[in-house]
Amino acid sequence: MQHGLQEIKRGSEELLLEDELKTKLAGGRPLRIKAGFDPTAPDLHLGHTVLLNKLRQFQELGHTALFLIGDFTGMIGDPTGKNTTRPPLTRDAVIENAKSYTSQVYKILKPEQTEVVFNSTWMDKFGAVDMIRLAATHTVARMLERDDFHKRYTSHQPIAIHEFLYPLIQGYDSVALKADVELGGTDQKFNLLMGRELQKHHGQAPQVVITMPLLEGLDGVNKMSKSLGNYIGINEAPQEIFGKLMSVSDELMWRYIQLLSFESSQTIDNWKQQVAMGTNPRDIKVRFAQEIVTRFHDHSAAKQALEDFEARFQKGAIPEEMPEISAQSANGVLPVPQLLKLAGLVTSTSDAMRQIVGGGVKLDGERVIDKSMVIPIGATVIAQVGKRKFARVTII
RNA sequence: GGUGGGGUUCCCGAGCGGUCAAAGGGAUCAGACUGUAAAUCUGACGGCUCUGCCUUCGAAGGUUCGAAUCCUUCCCCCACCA
Repeated sequence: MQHGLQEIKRGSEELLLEDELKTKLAGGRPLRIKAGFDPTAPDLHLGHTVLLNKLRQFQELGHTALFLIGDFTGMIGDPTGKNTTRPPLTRDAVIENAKSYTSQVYKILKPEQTEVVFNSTWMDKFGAVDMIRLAATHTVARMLERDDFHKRYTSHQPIAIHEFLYPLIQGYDSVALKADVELGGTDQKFNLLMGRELQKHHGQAPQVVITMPLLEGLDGVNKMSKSLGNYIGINEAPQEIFGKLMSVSDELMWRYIQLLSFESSQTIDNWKQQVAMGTNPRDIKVRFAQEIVTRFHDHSAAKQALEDFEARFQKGAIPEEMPEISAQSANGVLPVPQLLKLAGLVTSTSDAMRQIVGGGVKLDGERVIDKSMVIPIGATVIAQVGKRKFARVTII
């Protein structure tokens, strides 16, 4: 029991209230552990796994994970400043996304101890009267305590009324689910606490709130998110995951290790000592990257990724696998800029021109200098832009 | 409803009749250096059939040889007053 509590606290930012959790754990029954997810982006990345790992940990201890898909709240969009009301997803789209979610989530969670739930299930039956009653439970002043509302309000940024409903509905979800514990990122604290208040309001024992640190994205500044493009998706190819992890800065690497590695604290401390004594941080990074690739693929994929990585970047080899593309020529020839665009290596021919002038384009390993260079029909070339983007292109 | 301020390229933000595809910063991309690190330096950063052409400065009209810059109407945001 004591051991369980220690495990639960590991890596978490904050646990409210610890005594309540002790009581709940002591009750001996499987607890209902809630975590909410956005219905729109079923493309999980390492940032999500910080939370999922914690859920998994609860499952290891015998508890039930409530994987909540916020298909109703998705209409509002969590108030992060981009306050547009989104059109509701169709039922089919929601179901489709949910499938995609579970296929990814079960790489971490145990399916038999997971309940996938949708908040539209109860919110669709919620009438205007219910909504007004819900809204009446809290004041505007209370809402403005929320950090981002406060910031936006004081900096004269707009806040739409419906955004206030988001925390309320998320809180109400806890009532509907009779959640014992809710997990969320540190940015969710306000919403999570809202659940406690509403549960009390409905005569339930308030949920314990556990916040997890937010994982920074590859830029090391913003939190990892798909929309910022600074993420590592768990469905990405081994080479991609490995490569992206290797490109992380040394500083950020420790943060990633702390939040993502399953190695013991002693091992991690040991690594830090080694680096302090002169070990190349790259070697630790390799080891950590291997762990992560193994987690989402397998050991041999991790090994292969390392080999590819060394061949490609330390010896400058061209990767074995790359997209195969056929490009339509005009008059028996195809200018290189168009070729690059058709191959999807650049966003526009203008971009291609720039890359050529900037020295970033190679064909079959040879740097292209002449931006008006053409490739004859029938030829197959390996086109490369920068260090990472490759395609094998056949001119037809 | 009234008064004032404002909407500029991915973001922030200058420009306020020609020299504007639009300063500066950030992000991004490429090159150099490396450990594909980071930091740094260099260049690019609307599109195209690219020494030129085309489309952008909330929207639509108008004035002008010429408009992001002036006028009209409309839409949206913020503050204060009610």
